[in-house]
Amino acid sequence: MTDKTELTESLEDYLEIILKLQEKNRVARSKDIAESMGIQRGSVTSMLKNLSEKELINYEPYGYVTLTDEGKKIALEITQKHSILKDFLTRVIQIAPDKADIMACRMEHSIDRESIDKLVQFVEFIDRCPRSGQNWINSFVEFCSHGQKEWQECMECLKSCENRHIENKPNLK
Amino acid sequence: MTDKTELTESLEDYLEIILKLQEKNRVARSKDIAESMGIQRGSVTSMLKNLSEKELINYEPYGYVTLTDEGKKIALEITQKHSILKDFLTRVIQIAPDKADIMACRMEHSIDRESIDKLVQFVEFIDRCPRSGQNWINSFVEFCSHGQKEWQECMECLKSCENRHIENKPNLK
DNA sequence: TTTAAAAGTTAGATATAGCAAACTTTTTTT
DNA sequence: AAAAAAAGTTTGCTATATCTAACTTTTAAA
Repeated sequence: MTDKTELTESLEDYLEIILKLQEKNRVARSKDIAESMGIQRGSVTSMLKNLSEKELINYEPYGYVTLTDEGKKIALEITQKHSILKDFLTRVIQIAPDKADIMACRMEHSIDRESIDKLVQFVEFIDRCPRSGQNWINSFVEFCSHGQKEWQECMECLKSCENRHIENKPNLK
Repeated sequence: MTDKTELTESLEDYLEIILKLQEKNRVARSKDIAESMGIQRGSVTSMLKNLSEKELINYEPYGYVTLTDEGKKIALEITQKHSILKDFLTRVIQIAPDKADIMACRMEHSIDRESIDKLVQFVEFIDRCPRSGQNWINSFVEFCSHGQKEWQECMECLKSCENRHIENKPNLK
């Protein structure tokens, strides 16, 4: 049983980057970790020791680095949070991809499992409910630039919803 | 002109709590800051010096603490981020208020102005668009517990939308 | 008005996470 | 296989933010 100690943001970042590097190159190298994080090589060594003591990575001095099962589990969880947040930020609330990536990088450490799970469900609901969907998101984009639409337009919009709904589910006809 | 140096999460927390205390008691006392943050009184003193050097608080040894204009501006911004995040977490994605408060406390430091502004607009859009609104959020609650509804229900649901829309805007009749 | 309690401060310690620079090991080139 | 380059490590330093414990100032009580 691995201890459930909360990791610092920094340690989580290391795991995330090691995962990315090991997926790309099979193993992670100290130099590449330093480069990806924009820090000095010397700083990496001490953190590798730290992660190794916590049994989150396999590490021998002068050797390559790989994640242990526990380390990989955590790395995948953070990576997943990252992509869910990025998807919400870009696709739903319309933040530019580059900016969304930076935000996701910061928020992935502060959001917990329950909230991220709810966010997944919420985005899924937006996508699947006939009242929302991409078309509704497009209205949000409109709303952001021009403010609220005219009421007549809303009536038309609702009629289109019905039509799309019927089109998508032919057995309803 | 005050320098635009990024504050640490910790300093932001101090400003936020000092604002809350000064709104409640006119001034903030070292002891109350320590209590609110769950830290020792000694730790507060050094941070008060730090905030004072940055001209974010008015502070004299053994005196009361108040925010400067700049300090208050920052404190209000964080407090605002907090309440926007909490509103979204509780009212939209259905996180329990206590949990949402803890999450908002952590996320308020990582989300930037642009994203928080978009989130405000998004929640406003949910509230105002006839296709969404409280009724749609209620469907999300349903969705969370029972999964997707039947298509026939969707058709009825869309019809109800139209009716509510007409009811709310009598001059459309 | 002296004294006790409460509030605030100081000093020295710890942990995290970074740096630069010197040094060592490994790898590559000649 | 020797020399050079690259990669990795070590050492000693810095900054942030906390702690504990001793000390000082202020406030309240006797």
